[in-house]
Amino acid sequence: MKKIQVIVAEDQAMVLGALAALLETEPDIAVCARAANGREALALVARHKPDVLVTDIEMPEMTGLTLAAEVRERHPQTRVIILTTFARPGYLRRALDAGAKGYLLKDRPSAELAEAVRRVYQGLRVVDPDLALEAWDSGPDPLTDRERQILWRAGEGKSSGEIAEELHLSEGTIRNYLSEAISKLGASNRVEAARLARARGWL
Amino acid sequence: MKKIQVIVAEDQAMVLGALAALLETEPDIAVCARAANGREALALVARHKPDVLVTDIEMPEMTGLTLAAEVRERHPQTRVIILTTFARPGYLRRALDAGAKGYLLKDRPSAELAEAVRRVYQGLRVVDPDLALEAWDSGPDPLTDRERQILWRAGEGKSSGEIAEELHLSEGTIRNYLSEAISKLGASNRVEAARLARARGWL
DNA sequence: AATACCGGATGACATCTGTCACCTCGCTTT
DNA sequence: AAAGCGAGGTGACAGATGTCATCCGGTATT
Repeated sequence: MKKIQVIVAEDQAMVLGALAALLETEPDIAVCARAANGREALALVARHKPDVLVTDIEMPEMTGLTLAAEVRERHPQTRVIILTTFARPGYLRRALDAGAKGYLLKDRPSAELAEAVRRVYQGLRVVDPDLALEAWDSGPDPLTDRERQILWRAGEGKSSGEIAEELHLSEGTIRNYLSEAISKLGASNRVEAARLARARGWL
Repeated sequence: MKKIQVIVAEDQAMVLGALAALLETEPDIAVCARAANGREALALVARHKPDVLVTDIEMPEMTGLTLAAEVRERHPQTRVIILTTFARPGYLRRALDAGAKGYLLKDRPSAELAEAVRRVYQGLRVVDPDLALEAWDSGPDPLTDRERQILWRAGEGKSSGEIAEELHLSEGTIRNYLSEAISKLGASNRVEAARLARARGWL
């Protein structure tokens, strides 16, 4: 009997080790490699051709979402499960667009991880139902690229003038984009707008 | 031979299960209970009287820092290790004030967890050296309680007027406190000030 | 009783933000 | 060629924000 071969990618080393230990307790699952970031994960997938890749989203070098897209492109026999803290509709949508087969939250019981690995290995999809619902009715990302760039910087505390300089635009234009983003998000100022966008995974 | 009895507290169920699995792989350590929040952890410590409590900081019901203080007060035979994502000097300082014997970051290798448990069990302290240094020279929290309250709300995107109403103060006073906080932190506006304070664990 | 101190309030001023109507220029579409 | 569109810019205005000097009323200090 051969075990399901899994690679785990996660930037917090302690959590990475712990997740691997968790999966190793299952008799039908083997962790054949561990990655601390997206780039490393991609290389390890190429080398080991695992059945399943379990990956976090927010990682240095390469985000879990682009990693998922790369893996689908270059190693379609490996199925991807996104495992993240963030119940953000925007993340879920992007994950599915990137070809991920599973989207699992870190606040679910730990037993669900092994179960998800098995399901996905069998060709099924695994998506948190509450989150899927929320993703559905919170609609798609309404922001344009410019708005996103600008809102991001505003959320860091930069002034309109600073942002203008950084992006080689006029200050008035920055204010226009921010105004537009604020109204799209139903916020009452740039800070709240940035918060809302972050919470939905649009930033 | 009796194993070191450990309780783990962590609000992300998946991570909780994984950490427990990790510790269970050690022959000399046993996880006798798991808690999903601070209040639960305190109750379980009372019931099991473990040797060591490993706890996250940011948890619902009761934060890991107040939990540490409670445990020192009521169950001094249990030593506390704080295990967190955040390399924030302010957190470290508060953790040590609360009587924690260890402060470990989630991006350290997973092997260090078991090692820290053993060390602390033997009565030693375990503190990340880089972080300790940083805590030293970033100085103590310069903010007053009022400033903290107000800066917190400002960071959520509330306007001076809203904050004033919420705290039953005048709007001018709010602006004065914010101005003071901004200058103490060397920021150039409320948003940046809130970011800096958060990053240092002062918020 | 005089002093100092502290939390809070005022008022004035300069600057930054948010909004809106309108303009320009380059690129599709037909 | 004409119309339409989209990214970016301008100008004006109201309101929010940041700064400062100053004031007020308790509460310790001495």
